[in-house]
Amino acid sequence: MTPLPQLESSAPTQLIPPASSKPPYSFSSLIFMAIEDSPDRRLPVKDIYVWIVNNFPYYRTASGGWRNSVRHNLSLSKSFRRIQRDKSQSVGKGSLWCVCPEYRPVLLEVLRKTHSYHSTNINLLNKPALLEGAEFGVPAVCDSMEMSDPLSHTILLSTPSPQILTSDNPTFSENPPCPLTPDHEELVTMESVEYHQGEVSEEMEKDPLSDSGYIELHYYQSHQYQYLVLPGDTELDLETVEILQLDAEAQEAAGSLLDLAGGGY
DNA sequence: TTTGCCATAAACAGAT
DNA sequence: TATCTGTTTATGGCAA
Repeated sequence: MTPLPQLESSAPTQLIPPASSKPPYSFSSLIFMAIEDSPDRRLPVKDIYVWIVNNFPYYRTASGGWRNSVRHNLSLSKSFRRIQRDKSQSVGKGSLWCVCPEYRPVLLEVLRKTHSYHSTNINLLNKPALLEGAEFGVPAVCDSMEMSDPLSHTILLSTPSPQILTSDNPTFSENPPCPLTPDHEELVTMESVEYHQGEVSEEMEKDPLSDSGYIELHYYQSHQYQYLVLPGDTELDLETVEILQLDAEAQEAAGSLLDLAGGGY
């Protein structure tokens, strides 16, 4: 997996806000970071509040209106999706919220732009991913992609099969599933990707995995989920891998931005 | 000037 | 009943 592209550090002057000033991030970005920083990548709204308060002290003293804005964003933004809690495990009010994978690249790009404009904190460039090496068990219901340690060459990601992403599934709210682009539809098919030798560069032919940072992909299905695994000699799909990389970048950005939060907003 | 995005406020209904 | 959660509408600021 390629390292997180460096957040720009070329700005000559640092624009680090004073402590407890309002963070430059939109509520969508804050919610995105909070959810990405959670173990299961899903949080109830109350925990999103807690995360924001813990990481951005500005909101400790801010009037309560920002909570309304958080809920407003969750409801209005297509980037977030509501999951009904398991009734048997339901504790507290409300649902769980997760990031729609379709919009992860967009959210990540917004984060990166905001970050590159407002900060050049060098620590952000070197911090390992928050979730690096984390093990993922049962995939998050709403996430079509889950990333484990890419070096482990075990399960890379999972995705609910298309039939799971329907309103018939009680796990999901009545909200329609995120629209899937053809790229994402590709993720949920069981077909292998055709590998055209002639279209591969020399470098890729030499060693498609070692130098490029790309990975090999395989699908298999177990129970409700389809999994993408890393056997040793399967096809390489660059479009899909690009999505995986964006997902990894999102996780790294969430972790990196925690450093920023620690810097004293 | 228009458009799009975002923040904020408010009202309301339903759930706990 | 009070509080929390989720949805919706309205408004204003800002930048492209």
